[in-house]
Amino acid sequence: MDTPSGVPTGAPTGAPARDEPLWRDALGERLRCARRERGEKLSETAGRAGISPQYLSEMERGVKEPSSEMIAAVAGALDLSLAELTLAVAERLLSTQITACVGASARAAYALAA
Amino acid sequence: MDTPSGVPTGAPTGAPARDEPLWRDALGERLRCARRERGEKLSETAGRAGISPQYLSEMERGVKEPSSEMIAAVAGALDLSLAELTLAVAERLLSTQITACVGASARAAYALAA
DNA sequence: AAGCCTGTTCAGCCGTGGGCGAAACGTATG
DNA sequence: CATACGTTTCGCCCACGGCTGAACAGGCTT
Repeated sequence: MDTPSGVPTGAPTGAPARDEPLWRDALGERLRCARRERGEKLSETAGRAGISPQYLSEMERGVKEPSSEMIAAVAGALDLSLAELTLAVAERLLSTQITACVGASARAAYALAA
Repeated sequence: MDTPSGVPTGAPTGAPARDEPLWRDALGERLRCARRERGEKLSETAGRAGISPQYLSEMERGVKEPSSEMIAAVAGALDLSLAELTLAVAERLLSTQITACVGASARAAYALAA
């Protein structure tokens, strides 16, 4: 995967750049949250998902871009459907958006949550 | 990206496989829907997003797994935040989940929507 | 019939990165 | 010091992301 040369800083449209995380960051954060809620270790969830713990760690930290099959596998291991997972991601994104109007406070809130 | 050998047909967990589309399919469908709601052509949206129309077509059809930056670029071109986009995807997935209890009817409903 | 135009999909390609296993790191305990 | 455990980092191979050019399908005009 390549970062499009016209996109590194945001949408190349006339619209102002939206200050929100990338999909992989938002997704990973939610996955880690779900895993911790269950009191599980990387190795447990990853084992059930059929992937390596190392890779799950990278997914959770938004370091790697997981395939759709990987997302489904990890969601399944956490007893979540894709619908439930994406809804949880969306809700989290929306909650950080509300505070985004405050600017610097949004960044602080996001940093604290990470 | 590799398909994990233990995952091709669904979660390798003890949980029953959930009958729902993959992320890239659900996302692509929503992107195409948004573009069509705006009455735009592939070339228009793709141009604003800074990507090729051919690739946007592939994204919309779930043929390729777009990077998070690509998702952000296309969302921006459609005047959507990632939050709005993932929420729309989630809502759609949830609505098809409700009918999933009917089994074959869910598949028919999904095929018609595609 | 032909030609032209438009919108979309298909095919081929190259460089990048997904997902892995091994190693390293950080923390806790004796 | 040692050991154990959970997590992160590193190095690697090859599948695929994103591209360009070609092909396809539909509509319109002469």
